Amino acid sequence: MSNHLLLEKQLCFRIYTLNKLMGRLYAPALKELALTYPQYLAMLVLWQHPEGISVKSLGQQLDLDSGTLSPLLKRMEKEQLLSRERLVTDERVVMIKLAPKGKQLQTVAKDIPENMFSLTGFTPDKLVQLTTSLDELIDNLNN
Amino acid sequence: MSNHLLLEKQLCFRIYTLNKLMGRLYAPALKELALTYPQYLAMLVLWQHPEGISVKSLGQQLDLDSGTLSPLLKRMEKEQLLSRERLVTDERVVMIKLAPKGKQLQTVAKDIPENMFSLTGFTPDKLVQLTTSLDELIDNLNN
DNA sequence: CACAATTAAGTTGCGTACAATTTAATTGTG
DNA sequence: CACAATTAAATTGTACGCAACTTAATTGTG
Repeated sequence: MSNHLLLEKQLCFRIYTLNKLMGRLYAPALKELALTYPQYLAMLVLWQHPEGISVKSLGQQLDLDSGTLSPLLKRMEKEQLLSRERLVTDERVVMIKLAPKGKQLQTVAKDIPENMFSLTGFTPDKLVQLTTSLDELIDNLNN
Repeated sequence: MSNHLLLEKQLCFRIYTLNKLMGRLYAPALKELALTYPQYLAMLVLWQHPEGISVKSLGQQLDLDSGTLSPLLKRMEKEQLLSRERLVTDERVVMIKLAPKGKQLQTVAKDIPENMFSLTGFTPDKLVQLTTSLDELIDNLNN
C-alpha cells in the first residue's frame, strides 16, 4: 500500500529544500557583496546588459513580477548599485542601468559560480545531465 | 571565452525558478484546502504522525527553524487544523497534534501528488532518476 | 479625434525564510 | 545543591514572492 502523501516521495519537497539550501550556501559569499540571493540573480542579468534593461524584461528573465521587483530594485538603487529612469519615448517603461558600484561587483563575484559548483560534488557531466532534466521539467511545467 | 556568470548556466537559478513554478502550480489545488504550500508540507508530516510531533522534530523534517514555524503553526491553529500544547514532562517542548479538521483534509488532499505528477510530463522512471539525483545533491550540499 | 482597452510600474497586504535575540526550562558539572 | 551551559520556542526585523489593486501612459478602434 503506497501512500502518495509521503513527504519523502515528493519532487516538490526536494526542490523546496534545495532552494533553501542553496540560499544558505550562497549567503556567506553574497554577504561579501552585500547582496541577497535574488539581488545577485538580478545582477547576473544586469551584467549581461550593460546598456540597461527594462523592469519588464528583467522580470521576464527572472520570472518575477513588478510586485517583487519594484521594491527590490529600489533597495538596490539606494545601495547605489543601479539607477532607475523612465524612458522619454515611453514614460511607462523604467530602464535599469548599472551604476559604477554595481559594475565593480562583477569582478568580486567572478569566482562564485566555480566555488558553488565545487560544493555540489558533482562531475561536470553529471551536472549537465541534471540541469538538462531540470530545464526539460521547467519547460513542461510552463506548458 | 565562457562566462560563468551567465544566469542560464546556473543550477541555482533553475532550482529557484522551479521552486516558484511549483508553488504556483500547487496554488489552485491548495486553495481548495485553504492551505499555503509550506502549510501543505507541514500537513504531510503531521498526517504521518497522528500521535503528534514536537516543533523541533517538525522543523528538522521540513528544514525550517522556529522563526518560521512558530507563526506558521499559530496561523494553522487559528484555522483549527491543529493544536499546540506544551509537554508536561518538559515544558520547553511544544507538541503539535492534528485537530479533526486537519485530519479530514487528508482525504481531500489525496489526489494532489498524482495530479502534480501528471503535470511534469515525465515518465515514472525519469522522475525517479531525477529525484535520485536531487537527493544526492542535497546530501552533498549538506556535507 | 474620442475613448475604451491595453500595458508598465508601483502599492498594499499577507505569508513565508532566516539571522539574531530573548525567554524559560532543563541538564551537566563541580 | 548551585549555577553555568544547553536546549526549545518565541520574538523581532528585514527581504522576498505574489495576488489583487491602483496609477499613469500608450495603443487601438470606430
